[in-house]
Amino acid sequence: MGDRDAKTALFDQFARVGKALASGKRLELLDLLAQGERTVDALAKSAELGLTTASAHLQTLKQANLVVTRREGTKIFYRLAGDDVAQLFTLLRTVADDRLPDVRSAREAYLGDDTEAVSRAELLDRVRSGRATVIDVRPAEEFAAGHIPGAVSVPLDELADRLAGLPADQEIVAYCRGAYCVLSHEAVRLLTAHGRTALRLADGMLEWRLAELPVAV
Amino acid sequence: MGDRDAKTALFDQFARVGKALASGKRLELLDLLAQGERTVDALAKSAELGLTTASAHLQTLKQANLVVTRREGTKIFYRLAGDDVAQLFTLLRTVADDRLPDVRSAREAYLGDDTEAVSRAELLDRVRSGRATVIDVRPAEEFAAGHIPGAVSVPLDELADRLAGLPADQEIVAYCRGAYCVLSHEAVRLLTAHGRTALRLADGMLEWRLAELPVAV
DNA sequence: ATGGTCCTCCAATCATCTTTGGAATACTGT
DNA sequence: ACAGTATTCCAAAGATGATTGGAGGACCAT
Repeated sequence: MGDRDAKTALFDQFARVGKALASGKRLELLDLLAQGERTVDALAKSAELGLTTASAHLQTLKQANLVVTRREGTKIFYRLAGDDVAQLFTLLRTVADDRLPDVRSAREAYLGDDTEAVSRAELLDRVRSGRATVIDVRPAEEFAAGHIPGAVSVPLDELADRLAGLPADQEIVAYCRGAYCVLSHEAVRLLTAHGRTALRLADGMLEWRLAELPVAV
Repeated sequence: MGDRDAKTALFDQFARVGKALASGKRLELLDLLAQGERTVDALAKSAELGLTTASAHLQTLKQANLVVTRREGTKIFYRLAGDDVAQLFTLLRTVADDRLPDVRSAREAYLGDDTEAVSRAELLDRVRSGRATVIDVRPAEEFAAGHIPGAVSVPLDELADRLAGLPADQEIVAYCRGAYCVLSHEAVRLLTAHGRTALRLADGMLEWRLAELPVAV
């Protein structure tokens, strides 16, 4: 006990989790899984990876026990092992964003910096006071799996066709998966281009759920 | 904006932090740095690494902006870039411990599982009610850099010689650096072997500080 | 059983990370 | 200037990880 080999072994065990987080591809998979369970095939397509490559990365995550699997017929569904994993993932992103200037510029290159954001508290305020309509611009099945109470599902794909159904005399607050999801940014751009007053939630459903705010199903 | 290359670039940036956490050696260095600033030489000796190896790992951490340096004469002091880094580090350890059975067995091999632990709240209770004396068994300079209010500095090295100075009619609660620090375990074993009633704080100074409990200097 | 689907395993290649000793840099004290 | 100390840089070797295509395993429908 207390010797060097045992200490090295312990820290090498901790590093298994670090290693699992040491690839952009795997972080992208975790980002997808943070929204709910997915099949290998769906993950590979979403992350634009070869099937075997995706499978290999998922095995890495599985060996670190960050994800678990469930079989349904010939399909295998992966999901995060628990909210602690989602918490670790979001904290890693936050630290990266706070510490690395390159993350900020990569974020702006991907998301843009031309849309206005509100915090979760501000969103709640605006909904309570009736100043804003909240729309969930994720795909319909993700809305169905859990959403902000009172939000309306308007998948980004359908937004242009459904403009008429959205109140013209209110602010519209769009949200999507999380702080680095592009959907709400594009929704706000589209709405603004059509003369609406639109804002986005600064983060998204992932952070909402982890903050233990109420979730409707 | 919103294209694949930009998304890949963003997640690869996040992965820089993951990569920094992907080595047991680097996690060991972070563990040391979580206690305060250290020189390269001191870190290399503590972690039992070659000087150039330690320097290379520190450069990796520095490029991920998880640590910052300060020069004082010919020495260079490294320290964590902020408490968010310490928080990420402790969360990684917690997730690893909760998820990986191998971590638990490596922990028991290193620390043992023969000593009784109390939570931070229980420690505070025992101190307020006068039931317990709290001793800080870290090296004296770490005590000097910040400790639990009311705790007495009794470095593990000196504990055997200072037994007489510790009340025999009270519980003794020992604490050290953090949840995976061996010092408090050894202190409790030594005290118990001398017939004292001894417990250890389940974690240590690191988690105390991150929980924003009061720190005395 | 058979064919089809979905996924994992395997093996080979390539890329990246780790470790090391020796040289180079930066500073201090005399 | 010079010797001494602390650290980083460099280059080479070995170790580990990523990616790919093809084979194999598990399951379903007929």
